[in-house]
Amino acid sequence: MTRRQAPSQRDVAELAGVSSQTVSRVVNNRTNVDASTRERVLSAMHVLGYWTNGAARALATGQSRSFGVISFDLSAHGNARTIEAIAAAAADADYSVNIVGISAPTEEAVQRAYTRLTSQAVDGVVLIEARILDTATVHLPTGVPVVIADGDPGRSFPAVDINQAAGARSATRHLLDLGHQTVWHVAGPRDSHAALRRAAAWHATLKDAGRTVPPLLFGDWSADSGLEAGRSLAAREDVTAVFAANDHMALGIIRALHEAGRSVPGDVSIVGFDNVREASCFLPPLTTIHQDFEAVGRRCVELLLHQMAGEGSGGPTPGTLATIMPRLVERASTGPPPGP
Amino acid sequence: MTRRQAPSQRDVAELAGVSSQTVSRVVNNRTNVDASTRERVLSAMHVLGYWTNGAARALATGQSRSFGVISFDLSAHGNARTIEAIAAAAADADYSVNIVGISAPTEEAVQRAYTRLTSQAVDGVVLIEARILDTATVHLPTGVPVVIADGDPGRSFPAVDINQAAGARSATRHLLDLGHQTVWHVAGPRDSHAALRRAAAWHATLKDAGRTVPPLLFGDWSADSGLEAGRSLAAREDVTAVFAANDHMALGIIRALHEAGRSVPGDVSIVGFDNVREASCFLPPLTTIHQDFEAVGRRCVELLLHQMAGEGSGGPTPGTLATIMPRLVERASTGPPPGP
DNA sequence: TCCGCCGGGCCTGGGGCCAAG
DNA sequence: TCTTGGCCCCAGGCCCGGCGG
Repeated sequence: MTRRQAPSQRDVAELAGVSSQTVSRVVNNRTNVDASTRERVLSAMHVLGYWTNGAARALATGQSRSFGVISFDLSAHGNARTIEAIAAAAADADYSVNIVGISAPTEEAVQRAYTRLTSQAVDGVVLIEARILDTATVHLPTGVPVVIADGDPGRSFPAVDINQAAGARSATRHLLDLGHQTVWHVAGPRDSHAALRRAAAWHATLKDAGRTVPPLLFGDWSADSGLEAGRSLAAREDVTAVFAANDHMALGIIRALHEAGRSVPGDVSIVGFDNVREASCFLPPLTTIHQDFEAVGRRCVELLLHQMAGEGSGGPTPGTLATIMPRLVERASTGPPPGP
Repeated sequence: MTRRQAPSQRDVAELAGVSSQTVSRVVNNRTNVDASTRERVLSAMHVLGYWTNGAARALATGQSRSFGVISFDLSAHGNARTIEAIAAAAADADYSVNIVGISAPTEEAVQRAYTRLTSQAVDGVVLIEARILDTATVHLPTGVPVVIADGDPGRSFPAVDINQAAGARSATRHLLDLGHQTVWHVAGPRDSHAALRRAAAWHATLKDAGRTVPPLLFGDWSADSGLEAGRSLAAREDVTAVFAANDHMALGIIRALHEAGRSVPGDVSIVGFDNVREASCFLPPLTTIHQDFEAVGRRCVELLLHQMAGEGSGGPTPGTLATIMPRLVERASTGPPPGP
């Protein structure tokens, strides 16, 4: 069979016996079309199976009704949840979402991604800047609204930010309040904004409380890296409390502790970060910091829409920061330190 | 500040003192441009910060160099991994990926999503049809290549399919081979293709082996639903082997068993499905069926590209089926049944 | 004269074809 | 033969003008 050519407004116009301009009006729900004319056009559209050509409309209007999302590691839990929320919020505003993944955390890769997106004529971009780039500032070609999620809020773009410090602080405080002398920390990778901010807040909280701060361990977010860190933790008698920078590493740590015959929370308490959906079914159920990824996604598109609206009318918001607060959810992996 | 208008080929042409046609040639890397002319054009492009307008190009060429992906539940583990792989494979072929989520498993929702995508002028669509639609056949407007992933391979579209039956069979057989009299199954939701196919294969395997088949339990993929199913399983003395339709439900089941004082795998063996990255850190490390989501994603874009290439030249592949084989990975959650 | 409905012409940014230098 | 420019087309949208009541 031969490839069926998509019908154009002209075809519809011809069949309905009107001008293509009238068809355009009907398509865009203009009021100044006679009811019977609209009816004829509509049925002609239906007969022909007409659907509006997005490329042509985008060209004519200068708007594509789509947003771009740039992200590392699309399948990482937090990113996947955030993207899902962005897609949902965008759909509500009748926008679609164009995803591009980044393999290496270099500015060049971000540039390429941005380029790919602008060549798709997106109306806005959200950059999920989970990793630190190799240069201090991304220099994005201007012209398209940008929002940064999960990145360095010090940038000159509007950003939506989960308050990592508050989350890490409440995790650490929770453990201290339980009576632990100090708390160990297994951080995420060194090139992660979130990891660094959590580690810094853990450090500060310990300092403020006048506690000694134990050496910092690093993982890569994976359960396996948590397992490894957990093994070195398990080798020391003096650790009674650990704050893991995410739930999966916490899982690995728990397994390591378990293998070493230390009980959780009897001998050592653990708190994670993320509140992964299955955290309540860990053994033991994990105390962790809940992050509201859905809110992040929603705020991202709100900020984008807001920038687009403000454009030209002395637009506001060149540096806005929307902060989402995480919260502690207590389950069974934490308790008082073992008696002497 | 006023909104800077994006420069066009015409602007570049003017600055470089050539025709816009020549600029077009340079942009598209045509060979028939004099080196010095190309140089002038290139530098003019650079000065102006020119970038090609995707909408205009799409209109002129009829190709947008982007694919659409329709999926339920973007953040579900398997879907997220598949989408990531699609995005990567698409990027390799210099395509970008337009995501649209579906909330309800109705054909109407799929139609809307498809409509949204075609209005974005995508060159192909992959439908991750994890849920069963409310009508037997999706009737997609023709004109754009479609590939179905993770859905009903009986459709008239090319599909890439993980062999769910083979996976479920090897899970069940593994348990039987270990000496268990029969194996219980906690299935995914009733409206899931994958869940149904796994359950059917479990059933058939038991029948073939002449075993009694215990009542089927249903969950919804979540760990919490696994917990619930696990509790009813734990209430019966005679269950020694359980095949869970995914790893997260397996986690919930393990927790339920643990709470009931039954050991895994001492008293009851468990195998999951997915091979989630952290499965090796469960307590105990989970025996499960590995699914190669990356392969699925890659094959999807291969099939799309293939359809696009075959178009017109007596195109082949109107019903192709690419099958990906899952495999059992043995860890510590399975063993022989307890002695009498 | 004003208003509701409709069509003509031109514009969006680029690409293909063809002829000319 | 190789380079280059003119012209028209892609599919729609907007401005403006016209027609009729």
